[in-house]
Amino acid sequence: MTDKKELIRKAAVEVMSKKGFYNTKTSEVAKEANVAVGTIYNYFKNKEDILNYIFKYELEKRMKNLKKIKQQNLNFWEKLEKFLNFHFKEIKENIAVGEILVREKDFPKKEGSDSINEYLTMIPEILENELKDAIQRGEINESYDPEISANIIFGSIQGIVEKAIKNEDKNMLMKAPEELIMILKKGLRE
Amino acid sequence: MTDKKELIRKAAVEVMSKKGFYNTKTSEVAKEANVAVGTIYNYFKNKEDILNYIFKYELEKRMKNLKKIKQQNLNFWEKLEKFLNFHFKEIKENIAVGEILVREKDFPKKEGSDSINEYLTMIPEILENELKDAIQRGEINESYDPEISANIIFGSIQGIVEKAIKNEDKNMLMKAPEELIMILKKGLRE
Amino acid sequence: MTDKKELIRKAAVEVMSKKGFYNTKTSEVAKEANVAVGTIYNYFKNKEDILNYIFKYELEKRMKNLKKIKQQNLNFWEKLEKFLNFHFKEIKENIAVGEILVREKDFPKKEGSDSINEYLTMIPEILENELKDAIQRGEINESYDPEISANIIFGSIQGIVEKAIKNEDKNMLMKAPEELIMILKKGLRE
Amino acid sequence: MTDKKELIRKAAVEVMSKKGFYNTKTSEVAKEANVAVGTIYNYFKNKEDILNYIFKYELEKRMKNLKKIKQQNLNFWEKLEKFLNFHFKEIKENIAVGEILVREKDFPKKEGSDSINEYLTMIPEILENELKDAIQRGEINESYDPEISANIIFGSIQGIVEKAIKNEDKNMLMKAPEELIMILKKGLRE
DNA sequence: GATGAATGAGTATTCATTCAT
DNA sequence: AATGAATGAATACTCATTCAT
Repeated sequence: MTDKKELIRKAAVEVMSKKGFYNTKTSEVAKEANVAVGTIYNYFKNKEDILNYIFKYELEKRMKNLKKIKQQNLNFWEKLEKFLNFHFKEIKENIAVGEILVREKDFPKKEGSDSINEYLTMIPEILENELKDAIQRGEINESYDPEISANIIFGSIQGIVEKAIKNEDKNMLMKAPEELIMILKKGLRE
Repeated sequence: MTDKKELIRKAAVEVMSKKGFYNTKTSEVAKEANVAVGTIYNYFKNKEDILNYIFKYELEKRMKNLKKIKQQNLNFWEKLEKFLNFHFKEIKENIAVGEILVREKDFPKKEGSDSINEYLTMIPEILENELKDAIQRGEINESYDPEISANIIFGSIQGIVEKAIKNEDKNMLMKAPEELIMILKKGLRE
Repeated sequence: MTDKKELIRKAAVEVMSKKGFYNTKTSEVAKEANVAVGTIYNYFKNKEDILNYIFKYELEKRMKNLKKIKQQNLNFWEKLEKFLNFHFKEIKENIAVGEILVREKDFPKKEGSDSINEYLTMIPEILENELKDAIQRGEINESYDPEISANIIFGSIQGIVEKAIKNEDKNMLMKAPEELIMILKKGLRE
Repeated sequence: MTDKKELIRKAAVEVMSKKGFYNTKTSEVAKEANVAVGTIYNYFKNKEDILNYIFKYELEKRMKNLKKIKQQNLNFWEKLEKFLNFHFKEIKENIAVGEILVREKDFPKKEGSDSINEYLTMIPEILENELKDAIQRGEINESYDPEISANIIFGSIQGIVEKAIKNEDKNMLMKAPEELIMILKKGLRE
C-alpha cells in the first residue's frame, strides 16, 4: 500500500522547490505524484496546506532530533554540532527540501495553519534557549544578547544552505558546519 | 511635478511588504499611490518589474555606499561596520523595505527582470572579495573559506533583520551590528 | 452525455454571427452554451481557436461533399451545381454560419490557428483546378484565366450569401444557384 | 500646410490594412502619421470614425466617377467597363485601400456613422439600378433577377481584389476587368 | 477512495479616450 | 491646434477547488 499523502508531499517538494509555491499548480503536483487533482484534496485542505505540511514534516524531524540530542548530556557546542550535522545531512539528501525551507516565507491569506511560521520561529527560539542555558553554565560570554545570537546562528545556517543550493555545491554542505561552529565558538565563547 | 515612478515604487514597497508580492494586486498599489492602474504600466513593464525595480533601487543605494567606503583606507572590520551601520539605518528608516529585501525570493516567470537575484548574489560576492583581501592582509585567519564566511555574514544580517521585523523591534537593529561585528571579529580573526 | 465542444461551437456561431468575432465576449459564448467560461478553455486554446474551429468544421463538411461529387462522373457544370446546392442549403439551414463564413477575415495574432485562411484559399483553389480540367475537356473556353474565373465564381457565391443575409431573404438562397450557374455557363462556355 | 486629417487617414489605411481594424492601435496610427494620439481626436470622433471616414472617402471617389460616367451616353457594358477600370486602377495605386475595402465588415457597436455599410450597400444598389435600366433597353436578358445579378457582379469584383491582394499580383488587377466584362457580357446578354 | 471535467471568482494587462498644459 | 501622460473600464484567461461518477 502506497501512502498517498506521502506521495503527494514528495511530489509537491519536487515541484515547489523548482517553481516556488505561487508558481506551482496543483495539477503539476498531481501529475508529478501520478495522482488525480481531486485526490490531493482528499489529503489536504488546500494548496497552502500542502506547503504547510512540508514544513510541519521537516520541523517534526528536527524536533525529534533535538529531543534526542537533549537527552544526551552535552555542552552547547556539541549539541549545536549534532544538530547542524543532522540538518545539513537532511538537505544534502534532498536538496529540494532545502530550497523550500530557505525560500518560502509566509504571507498567509487564510488563517488556520501555519507551520511555516512555526518552523521559522521555533528553531531560533530553541537556539535562544540553549544559548541562555549555555550562558548560565558559563559556556558562552554573558555579554551577548541570546536573542540576537540565536538569529545570527539561524541566519548563518539559512545563508549557507541558500548559497550551497545556488552553487549546486553539496560539498559546501559538508564543510560548512565545521567552519560555522569554529567561527561561532571563538566568536561567542569569550 | 511629482515623479510618478518614485510614487509607485514607494506605494509598492508599502503594500508588498505587508502582503507579499504574490498577494499584492496592482490595483492596490495604484490605490496606495493615488494613481490609476494604467499609470503603473506607463512606468513598469509588469507587476514583477515593480518588485525588480525596488531591488534595483536598494542595491544601487548600497553599491554607492560600498563605493564610498572603499575609497577610504579602512581595514575589513571598519568597512564591515560602516556598511552594516548604513544597511541597518536604511531599514530602520523604512522597515517595509527591510521586509521585502528579506522575504522576496526570485522565481521569475518572465525574463528581463532579475535584480532580486542580483541583489542576493552581489552583496555576498562583495563580502567574499573583501574577505579574500583581508586574508591577504592577515586581518583574517586564512584557514576559513571566504565563500562560506561571506555567506555566513550575509545570512546573519538577513537573520537579524528578519527577527527585528518579526518582533517589530527597531532597537534590535541598533544593537545588532555591534554584536555581530564583535562575534565575527573574534570568530574570524584568529 | 452532451458533447461540450459541439455545444460551444454552436453557441459561438450564434453569438459571433450577430456581433462579430471581436465584439463577442467569451462570457457571452459561455452563457449561450450554458457552460462556465472555464469550460470553453478545456476545449479551445483561446477565443480565436473557437472561430478557427468553426471554419475547420465547415470546411470539412464541404470537402466531404466535394469528394463525394468528384466520385460521380459529372461535367464541370453538374459538379458546380451540386456544390452550390449543398453550400446554399447548409447556409439556409443555419444562416448564422453563413454570416460568419462571409464576414470573418483573418488577422491572426497568435499562430497555431488559421483554418479561416485555409477555407478562403482552398475553395477557390479547388474551383480553379476543376476549371483547368474543364478547359482540358473543352467544357470551358480556353481563353479564360482559370485563376481569375475561380475567384469570380467564389466571389459571386460570397456576394450572394452576403446579400441574402443582409435582406434576410432565404428565398434568394434558393433562386441564386440556378441563376449563377446560368450566367456562368453562358459566360464561360464559349 | 499639411492637412492633418488626410495625414491621419492615409496612416490609418496603411496600418489597418496590415493588421485589421481591431488589431490596430490608435497609437500606431498616430505614430505612422507622425502625430500625437490626441491629435487624432481633434479630427475624428473615435477609432471607428477613422475607418468610417476611409470608406466614406473611397465611396465618394467612386460616386464622383459614377456620376461622370452617367453623364456620358453609354450602354451598360461601357459603363461597367469604365467603372471597373477606375476601381481597379485606384486599388492598383494603393493596394492597402483595396485590402480594407475587401476585408472590413461592419459590426457597429455604437450607432451614429456607417459608411462601411453604405459602401457595401450602395455600390450593389447602383449596379442593380443600372441593370434594371439595361433590361429595359434590352441590353440584358430580362429573365435575370437584377438584384441577384448585381450582387454577383459586386461579389466578383471583391473576389478578384481579394485574390490579387493575397497573391500580391497587381497584374491580375490589370487583366481581370476585361475578363470579367467578357464573362458577364456573354453570361447576361442573352 | 480516486477521478478529472466543470466551475467561476479573481486579476493582470491593454488601450481607446480625455484633458491639462 | 497639438501634445502625450493619465485614466479606468473592459476582458481574456487561469487555476484552485468541487463533486458527480
